[in-house]
Amino acid sequence: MDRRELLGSVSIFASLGEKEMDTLLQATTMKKMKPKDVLCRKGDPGNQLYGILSGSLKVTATGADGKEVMFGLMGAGEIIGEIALLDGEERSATVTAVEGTELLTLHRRELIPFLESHPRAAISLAGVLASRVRQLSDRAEDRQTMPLPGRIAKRLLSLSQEYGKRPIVGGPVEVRMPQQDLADLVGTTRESVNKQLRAWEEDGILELGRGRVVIKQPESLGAITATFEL
Amino acid sequence: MDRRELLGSVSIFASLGEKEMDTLLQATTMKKMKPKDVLCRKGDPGNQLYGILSGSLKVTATGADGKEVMFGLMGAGEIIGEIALLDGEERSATVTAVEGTELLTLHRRELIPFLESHPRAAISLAGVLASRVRQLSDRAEDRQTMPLPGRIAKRLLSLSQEYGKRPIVGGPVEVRMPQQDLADLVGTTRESVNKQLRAWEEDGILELGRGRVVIKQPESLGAITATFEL
DNA sequence: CCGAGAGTGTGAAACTGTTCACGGTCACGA
DNA sequence: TCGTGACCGTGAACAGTTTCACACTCTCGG
Repeated sequence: MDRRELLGSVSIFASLGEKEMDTLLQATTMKKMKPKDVLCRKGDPGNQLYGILSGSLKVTATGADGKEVMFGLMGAGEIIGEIALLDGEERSATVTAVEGTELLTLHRRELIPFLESHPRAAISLAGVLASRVRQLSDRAEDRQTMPLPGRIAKRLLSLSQEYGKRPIVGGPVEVRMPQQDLADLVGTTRESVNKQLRAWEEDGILELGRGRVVIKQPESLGAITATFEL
Repeated sequence: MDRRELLGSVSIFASLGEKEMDTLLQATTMKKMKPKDVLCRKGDPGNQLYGILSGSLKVTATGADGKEVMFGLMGAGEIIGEIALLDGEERSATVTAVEGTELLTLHRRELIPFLESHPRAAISLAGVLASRVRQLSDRAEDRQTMPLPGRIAKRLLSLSQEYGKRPIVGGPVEVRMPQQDLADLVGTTRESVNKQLRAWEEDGILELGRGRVVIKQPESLGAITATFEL
């Protein structure tokens, strides 16, 4: 895969013509990360935008006593780092590689002029931001109206849809993620997550393993979620 | 104030030239709202962007059992309705007037072409979105790492800075908002808020009245907030 | 091949915040 | 001017989660 193809695989640049891509490519740098490498920390100054070519990243923040909050996972084709870049403030979260990950880096001084001459890209960037806002506000709502089991079920389902793997084709879906991360994502403790998951395992809804959850009956999780929804 | 001035008072259009404003103005409609009027409901289809000329609006969502979540207040110069407009989904929240409010309405079919020909405006729109994301993620973080008193103190301070009035110049700041709304904003119950506020009143930090909180010692609230911060 | 660290499982005790169930008061509109 | 509804105050009982304190089991790197 040559670099132009790579650029095309990043959502907001997907619709560019060849010439534009080539122009933009010149402003671009590659970056490779190993698992646990840190891309940036909350509070850093931030002037680059990253496009994820392959792999995946974890977006988190650490509070007072070391409590972690996890905002989400990002995978290939997504962009990251736009917030600090666009509002000129510090990085709003810490980003860490979960697995080996390749990124395309673009500096603000190249990006802004580019957006000025390619309004479509600017609009599509705004679209990405809009869905981030939507996702965050949906979650805030859930956290405030839905009891813990519902939140765990819901997150598990969405994780399985976005990042799930099937060990056997057509078979159950597997989510690879330690229970601690699941807890940080849902806003609770590892212990609470563990107890809930074990209860569901008891009921045959899922199966647990070291660092993974295999969802055997997604419908049951859906039903649990639905119980608590409007 | 003529309509062009009005348009100029909306952040993302502030830097336009006269001609551009006039063009845009033709696509624009005025709308007036009385207190409690509903601008849109979560789940509606949404194709308009609104610019707030005067007054203020409350952004909320209602969950399962009727529990309300309040995302925030918006005032003059701010825009609202961008999310649904940009990602093409349903309205992501319900918006209600708190007081008499005047809006400028702009339809998607006018806005998108406008943004395409005025990339600066598109970028500044993205900037607005970016700060929304930042605000939401900061709050999610707080809600998950900071105990209730800290959250109440913090929100009270930021409300006083953004929307506070001073009955006496240089004197204490007054926040006009029922305790129920404060609770919805912080993610708790009215009762909990009430108990905390009374405790602080006891300590002389603030003074309570029907639908308002007068902050006598902002420093003390700041100190409380700081106790729980990293 | 073995140690160390990461990840999981579990129960008891403590706490924070919610729910419920009131009574009271103020303000505004009929 | 007299409701009537919105808003505030409060305590007791309760529920859901967190905290704490362990034990156990993989897995990966040296």
